[in-house]
Amino acid sequence: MPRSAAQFRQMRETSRERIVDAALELFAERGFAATSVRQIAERAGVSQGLLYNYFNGKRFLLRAIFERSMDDVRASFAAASAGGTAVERLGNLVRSAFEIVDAHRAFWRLTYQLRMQVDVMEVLGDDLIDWTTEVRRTLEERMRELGSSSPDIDAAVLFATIDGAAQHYVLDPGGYPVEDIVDRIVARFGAGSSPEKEESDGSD
Amino acid sequence: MPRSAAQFRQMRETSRERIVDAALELFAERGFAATSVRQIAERAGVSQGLLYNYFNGKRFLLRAIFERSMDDVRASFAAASAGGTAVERLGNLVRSAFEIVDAHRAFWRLTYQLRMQVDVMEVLGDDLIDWTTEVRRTLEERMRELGSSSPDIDAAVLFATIDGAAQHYVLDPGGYPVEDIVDRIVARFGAGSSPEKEESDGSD
Amino acid sequence: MPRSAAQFRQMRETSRERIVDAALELFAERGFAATSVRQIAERAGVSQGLLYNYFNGKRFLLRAIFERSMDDVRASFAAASAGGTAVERLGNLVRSAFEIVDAHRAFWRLTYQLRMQVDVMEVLGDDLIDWTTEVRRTLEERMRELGSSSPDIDAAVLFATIDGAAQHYVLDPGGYPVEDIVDRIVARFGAGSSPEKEESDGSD
Amino acid sequence: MPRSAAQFRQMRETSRERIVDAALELFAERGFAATSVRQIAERAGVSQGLLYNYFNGKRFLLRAIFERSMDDVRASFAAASAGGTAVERLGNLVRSAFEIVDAHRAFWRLTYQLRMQVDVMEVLGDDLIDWTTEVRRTLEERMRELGSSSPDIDAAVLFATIDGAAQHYVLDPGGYPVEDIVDRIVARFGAGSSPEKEESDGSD
DNA sequence: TATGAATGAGAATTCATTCAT
DNA sequence: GATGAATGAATTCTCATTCAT
Repeated sequence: MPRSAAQFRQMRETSRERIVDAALELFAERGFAATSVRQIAERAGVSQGLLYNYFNGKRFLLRAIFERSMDDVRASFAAASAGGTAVERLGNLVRSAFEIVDAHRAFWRLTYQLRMQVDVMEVLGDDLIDWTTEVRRTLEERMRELGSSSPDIDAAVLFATIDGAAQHYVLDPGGYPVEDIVDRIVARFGAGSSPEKEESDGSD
Repeated sequence: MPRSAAQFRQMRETSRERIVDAALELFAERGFAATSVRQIAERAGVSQGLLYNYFNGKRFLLRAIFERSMDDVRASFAAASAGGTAVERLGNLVRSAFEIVDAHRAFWRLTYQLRMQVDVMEVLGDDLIDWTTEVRRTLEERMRELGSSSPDIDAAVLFATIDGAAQHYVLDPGGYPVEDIVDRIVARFGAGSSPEKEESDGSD
Repeated sequence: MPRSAAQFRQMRETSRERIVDAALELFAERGFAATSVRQIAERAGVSQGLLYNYFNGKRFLLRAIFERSMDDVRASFAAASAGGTAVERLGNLVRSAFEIVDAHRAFWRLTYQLRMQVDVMEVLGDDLIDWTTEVRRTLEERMRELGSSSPDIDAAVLFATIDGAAQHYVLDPGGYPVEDIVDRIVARFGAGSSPEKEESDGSD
Repeated sequence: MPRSAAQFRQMRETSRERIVDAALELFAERGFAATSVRQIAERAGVSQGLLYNYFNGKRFLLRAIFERSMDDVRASFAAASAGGTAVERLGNLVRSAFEIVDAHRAFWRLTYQLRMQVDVMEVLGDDLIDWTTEVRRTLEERMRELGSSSPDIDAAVLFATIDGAAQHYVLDPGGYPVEDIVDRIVARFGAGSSPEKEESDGSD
């Protein structure tokens, strides 16, 4: 009698998972093109052949990585929207960004590489792009709540800040003063925003 | 019959230049590992063999790219430090960042990919790292001038902002509202920095 | 609970049969080497593993195909020898050749490929060769009956004709005018045959 | 100074030729799918890599083989049309068929395999098909000259004969009595063709 | 009997690099 | 200085076959 369907499913899932994990690590460390299927199989502890039982090649492995991680990212991001005052909501948002990066460091390391490579981006679906759009929209909403006179530009700047900080964090997780940075970002972007109004005497 | 020494030097320069240009473009577009020497030679309009007359291989080509571009970048950056008031100096700095990106778009696209790949970074010298350190120091200086109560953190946030914005600009040069973004960055970071005291007199 | 022996035998037969059928079809269509075991199992609707319960590998599957089909072919061919006059017997023979091809189209398609490949022919037994020899002998007998002055050469030519026509029929079953062809072959080979005597007494 | 263009062309031609020769031999012996690129390179005495400088893969190698051989075949065939009486012309045609086979044994061995494999035939152009059509037309013409009452059927039978005989010759070049066979074919097909009318008005 | 996950050897193909001229 | 043919190692991928259940 053959193994039960459940047993087979279990085996499949385990192997698949190991492969995706290994691939993500290696892609993040050395880059997608520089990582060989052999290396992936080796790190996953399976044969090269098996890898092709699950994925139709390296490109599809990349897709699998993105699908899996994006689901997680989306969920984490959605959870961050709750909160009390506008400033608190901003704080939650910024903090959650770092938490997301923390939970998916390799994924982001990989993303930051790949988003610069047009042809690779085409392989990926629109998941990442869609999510980015959503983030921008959310940030704009926050800035509007905070009374920004040009919430789109403010959102773009805030997005740049978060994006840049996340990368610096990824590049040096140990030394990065996340808490201080978060506070400072909130301080800089939570304060009044309309250059004309607000700071009557302003910065000039 | 024999060409003059000057002629030879000229030929060398031309060929070398074309090769470096082609390599930079391709590396930026598709990534370092995904670009073949053949493609580079083809785009440069030279034979593959010739490439090895000038460079000891792909890796050295990468080094050459960085050396050439970093010189330029350093020069541009140094020129930005001049200016009048502290806020103006900040504005110059931020503006110059976008100018540098504009002048070296492919280089930055490449840099943003590679800085995530530890092993490749080792091939490059410390040029990039040194320059980054210098930028951070300069930013900290600006923030101190502007009366920041914690200039190191403020500098880190500002650096993140510039870094992030530069990437967004690289990714979508046409649609990015550089001017507005610059103004807004200056507005956000040029204003008083101690959250408690607001901008009563400045930074302390 | 346990299935009866008869049931088991029945299952075996069914599965075996399906596998051989699938293999024959695929080998004929794409060639032996170009067909993968996976494809065979898929078309047969069984697992790859099962295939190895019945056959010790691809090569043995090929053997099984030949054994099965050759039995049939031999039987059909033997039945064709009956008949009335010499010309009628010739007609029966030629006609039966097309009938055999009709009943085993895939098998012949495969045979025509493989007989050109020395190494594969070694895998097969001498079944095919023996049968060919028998056919040649039978044809020679017919030609002798018909008064050929050199029945061996006439048999060789007739064999070539039948062999060639059978292939053309296999290649284009729909458009091939089998009946007309048979009649014409009989007309051409049923007539007097001795070159010296020419058709002194005509073609009958 | 680089090698001269002529030198390069010479090198290219030599290597290409060796590769095509080796491939043809191996494909003919073992079949297209069963022959590995490694084997081809080995027999040609070049590296595997070089093979890909000249051909975009095995399939294109096959194309090259067909293009080269078909040219030759066409030329040989065209030369056979000359001659005196209708019967002599028939004899020339049949004889030339064996000569063509003789000069391109491996090619025909390969062709006889591949024409049974639909998918491979698609890779090849229409060269072979076109040539076959032409041959059929020529044969029909000969049969018409010879007074056949149904030259299309007679041509089909004659074509089958030649095709079959050519294969038998390819399969056993040493033992095949080509001359006798040719004579006999001419005897069988050169004689009067209308069964009803006998050769009353004959072949003129 | 039957399954399908798993493997290792080998297939096709690409690529950085060398070299004779 | 420049060419491009040539190579060998490595890469992606396929496949016949095994095996635990």
